[in-house]
Amino acid sequence: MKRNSHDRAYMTPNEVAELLMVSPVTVRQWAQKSWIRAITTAGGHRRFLRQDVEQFARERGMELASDGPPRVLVVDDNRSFARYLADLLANQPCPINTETAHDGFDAGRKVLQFSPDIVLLDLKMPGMDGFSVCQQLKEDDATKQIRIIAMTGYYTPDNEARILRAGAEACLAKPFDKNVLLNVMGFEGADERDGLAVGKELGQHAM
Amino acid sequence: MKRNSHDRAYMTPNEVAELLMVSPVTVRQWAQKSWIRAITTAGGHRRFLRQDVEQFARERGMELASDGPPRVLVVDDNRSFARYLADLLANQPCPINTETAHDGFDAGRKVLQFSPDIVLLDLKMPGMDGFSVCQQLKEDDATKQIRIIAMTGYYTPDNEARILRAGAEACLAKPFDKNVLLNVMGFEGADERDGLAVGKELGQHAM
DNA sequence: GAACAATTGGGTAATTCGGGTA
DNA sequence: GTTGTCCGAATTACCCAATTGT
Repeated sequence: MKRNSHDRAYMTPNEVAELLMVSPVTVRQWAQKSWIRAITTAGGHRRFLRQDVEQFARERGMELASDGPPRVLVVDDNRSFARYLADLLANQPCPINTETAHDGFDAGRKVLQFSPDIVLLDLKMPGMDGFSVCQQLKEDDATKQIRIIAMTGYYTPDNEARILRAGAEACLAKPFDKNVLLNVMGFEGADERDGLAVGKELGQHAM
Repeated sequence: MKRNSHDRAYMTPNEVAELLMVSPVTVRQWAQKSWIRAITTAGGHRRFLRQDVEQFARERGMELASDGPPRVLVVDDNRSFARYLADLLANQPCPINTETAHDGFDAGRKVLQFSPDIVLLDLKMPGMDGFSVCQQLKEDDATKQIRIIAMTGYYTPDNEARILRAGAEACLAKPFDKNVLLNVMGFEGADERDGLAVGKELGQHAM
């Protein structure tokens, strides 16, 4: 699998150009004028740190796609479980925008229209190969930066290895504790209000 | 080869002007008045997202200029058949851009990324309900203008009625004559070079 | 290490852009 | 409401040699 900018701490000129909606030539000019901080390799090529790019964008009044509350797309053909997860996230103390998709076509559409930061992806949906979906997301420049968290009711170490290789960052076996999910997503420490009956809530929706 | 707006996530002012059939100056005015959403580069130039442009056009009831040759998306899990159809269309005397999708997720993605004028939609794909897909396409303002031509290996008058009700403009029973397809699509009278063995060619790919 | 494709940097020229004004 | 034009500035195209990744 091809490595993308989100596996690394740095970005290449082309990646920066695409992110800032400008040609690679322009990025060079900016770097030459020291508008944007760059590191040079031994051979003279430039590499950019993600934080420098973001700071540059903010200073110049550019709004990056990562503005606003994080967006999470829940993909699961089990509608009640998908709705449950979406509501759980939407009701966190920190604001989170959520959407749900229940089939492959809907998922493909919403990945682009909703532009999620994270996709919660059920691996076992009728006619939809979660591994293939994950791979497609990671192969496309427009979506490869999306974080993917897989969920499966048929967990095996082999499946986990496969989906991680396809680009997912975690594989949760259903049923899972909701705090585990929040933790994996990076929203830990949230929602202290009803810290109990966790497993039960999820259990009744688990497949 | 010069990069087209379809290769990028963003559009330049000139591209927007051409798409909306007005002068670049006018696009500037619209952007200044915030009629159309724009993002500014570090140097102060404007960039537009395709979806923002399309939304703007819809709100004002504007027609979009046809952007180059017509685009056709072939959706069929039978890869060789999808490829055959795509090649058939791509090799017409009049230029046609084609893409293929082999599962629901891919289809949903490419409907938005490729912005086809026509979708050739197989009704019977594993886990993908062609009727539902058709309905979703017609319910979304961003895609409802896409022409849908259904294809099925299990033709029944009832299925045809259903898919037509869902918004498709035709339902072809596989195998079908390629000239019938071209005719339905509106590309009739094309490709006179190999007018024979039509049924055979299609027959060997039919499901 | 060698071969190969893709990316990059730097230069100049050409194009496009924004804002003001007509 | 839209377009033409001018100007300084920003962005891009094109060149080729060098670097990088596989």
